[in-house]
Amino acid sequence: MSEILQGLNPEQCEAVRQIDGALLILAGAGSGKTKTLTTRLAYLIDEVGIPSSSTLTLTFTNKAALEMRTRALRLIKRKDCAPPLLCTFHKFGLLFLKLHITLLNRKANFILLDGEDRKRILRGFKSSVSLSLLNSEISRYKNLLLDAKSALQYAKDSTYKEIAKLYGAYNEYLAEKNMVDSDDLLLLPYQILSQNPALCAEISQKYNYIMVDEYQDTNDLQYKLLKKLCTAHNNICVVGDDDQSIYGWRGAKIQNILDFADNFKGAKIIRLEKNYRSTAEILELANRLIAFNTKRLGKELQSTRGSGKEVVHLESLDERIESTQIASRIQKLLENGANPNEIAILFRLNALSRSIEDGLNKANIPYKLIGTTRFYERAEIKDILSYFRLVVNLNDDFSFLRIINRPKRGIGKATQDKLSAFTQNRGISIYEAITNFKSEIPLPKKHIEAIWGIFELLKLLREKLAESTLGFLDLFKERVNILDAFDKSQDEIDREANIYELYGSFRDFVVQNPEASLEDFLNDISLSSDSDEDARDCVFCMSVHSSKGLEFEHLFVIGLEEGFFPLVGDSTDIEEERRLGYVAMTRAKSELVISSVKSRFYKGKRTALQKSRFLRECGLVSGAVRFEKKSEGFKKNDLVMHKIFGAGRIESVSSEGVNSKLKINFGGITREILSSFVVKV
DNA sequence: TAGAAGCAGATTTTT
DNA sequence: TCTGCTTCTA
Repeated sequence: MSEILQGLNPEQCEAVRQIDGALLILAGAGSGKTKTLTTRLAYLIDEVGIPSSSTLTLTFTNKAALEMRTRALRLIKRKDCAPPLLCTFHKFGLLFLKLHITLLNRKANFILLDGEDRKRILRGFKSSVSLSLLNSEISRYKNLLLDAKSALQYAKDSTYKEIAKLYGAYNEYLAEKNMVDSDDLLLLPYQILSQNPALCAEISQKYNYIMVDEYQDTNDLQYKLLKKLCTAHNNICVVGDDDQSIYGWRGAKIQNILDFADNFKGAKIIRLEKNYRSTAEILELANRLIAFNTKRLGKELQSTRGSGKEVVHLESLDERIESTQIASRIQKLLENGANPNEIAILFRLNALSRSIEDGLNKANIPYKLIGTTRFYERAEIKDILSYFRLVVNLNDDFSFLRIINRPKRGIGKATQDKLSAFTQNRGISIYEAITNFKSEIPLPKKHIEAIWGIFELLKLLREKLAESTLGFLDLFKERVNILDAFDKSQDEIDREANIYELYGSFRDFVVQNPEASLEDFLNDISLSSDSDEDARDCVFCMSVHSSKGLEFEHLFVIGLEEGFFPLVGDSTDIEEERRLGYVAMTRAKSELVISSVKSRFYKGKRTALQKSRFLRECGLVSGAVRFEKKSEGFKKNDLVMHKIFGAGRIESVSSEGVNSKLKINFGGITREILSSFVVKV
């Protein structure tokens, strides 16, 4: 057996050596999925002798791409070849469009929009439709390959007719400004490949061996794109886990993985069911839970680690007590030498993080909240990047309008609207207007001069950039004070830190790629989501979605109450909720604590809650497992705390039980309150 | 134009 | 309850 295969179990080994034809690797949580995929890539190149340029490996996140690239490059011994193309679907789309977007009669120097830009444009179209509906429907249409005309035909009522029209207007706007949104990164390549069969055949022959990570997360468009890439062959190997499909709400089609064998002829399925991550107790719980789902390919994880600690169900009166208890448990872990980075708290809703943060703050435990506003979407960062884009292209009105009043220059919305109206009438950019028709712009001199001044500055920056990239950065720092655009407040320190982090990463980029241009930098980061944040000595708090792919020695999952987890709304898919529960549990390596409360404060009111059905399904609340219960019997004369009324003393208790009615005296006024609304002090 | 006050809406999120 | 967007007022 070749060296590269050593250390793989028989199933992993089989998956690596199965190189031709369609292959589905059904890889359970913690079953060595990345190891298998990266080894397979190295095997293809080193042992089978396939040129690295004939392979294409697609992932969903940059993080996954980076990790795989690092691990694959460590394995690949042949150094005479270019590194294989291993990137996200979207990055692949971007590279493809850079080369071929001209086939759609568009220029290659398009601007890539992020989600925020897109919302900003849509907000500009005045309409009665809510922004979030408009945004998600447009995304849905693009992923369904539905153009504005068809969308209008299928529109079932006036709202959807309006959405369809706005969709058309939005597309025209993008084409006119030569912009591309993230959905276009998949849609446009698909269109190009469909319209140009010869190119499609050529590309497919070029990438003769295709691998896809997290196949359960592919949507319809991604599937169709993959089909196109496989026109000249059938060498597609996908890895995924139907039980971890948690992005259905975003258009991911679990059916893609369920139907893989039908969609790709002669597909072979290999199951990786040995779990190297979690103790038997944790896996038993997770297996029991997921067994309640019906739409599955079927798979049961077996622990290779053996028995460990019992899984704990922590039950608290409310979220304040829950967070105190969890904080004190974490405190103990830390005192016993646990690595804070190996501790995480997961929740179904980001809104639940607040109480947990309070608890951690009170206990002085440093924590890192993951996945809130992303670095490159922060206002101050986008402002700077808009300046950078303008330096590259003075005619980029979209960026110009963003920074026209940042820092504050006394140019408000009214002025901006007048300016836009003028330039749009003439079909010219703001830069052209100010250079050639300065006297005709219907604005006060003061504003004209201010706008002129911005372009003077931009031109100065441009000249400096031609001389030296780092000199440009220094001049930029000196002349543009982004912080002036924001209200003075405590988050100023954060903003400043973010700005310096951006400057730092630009500097790093320049040092590492001395030949690269500013444009290259902008392209490089427009697809990346998160900067590497320093989280040393921090415990992690994040949503279950953000935790996918991660693992922690000690894990707390909170909010296991009906309505919260499973989250019940009008479009609840209970099987997807259960898969989320499964994903959450299988993040734990050695210790798992699952918490529920009897009442929770949410959206302005306190609600009494039932335990999640998942607790029953996984067997945590059948008496088989240890309970940690706090006595919460209220008695006359007990001192209690109410979130609104403050401290009070119980005058009488009308009934026993979870939600007994209490008469409480708050500073002379007696009120009747449900017991779930107060905490004993 | 800029700051204040009023109001609706409030899963999950990568690119 | 809190946020972020829109409208109001100095």
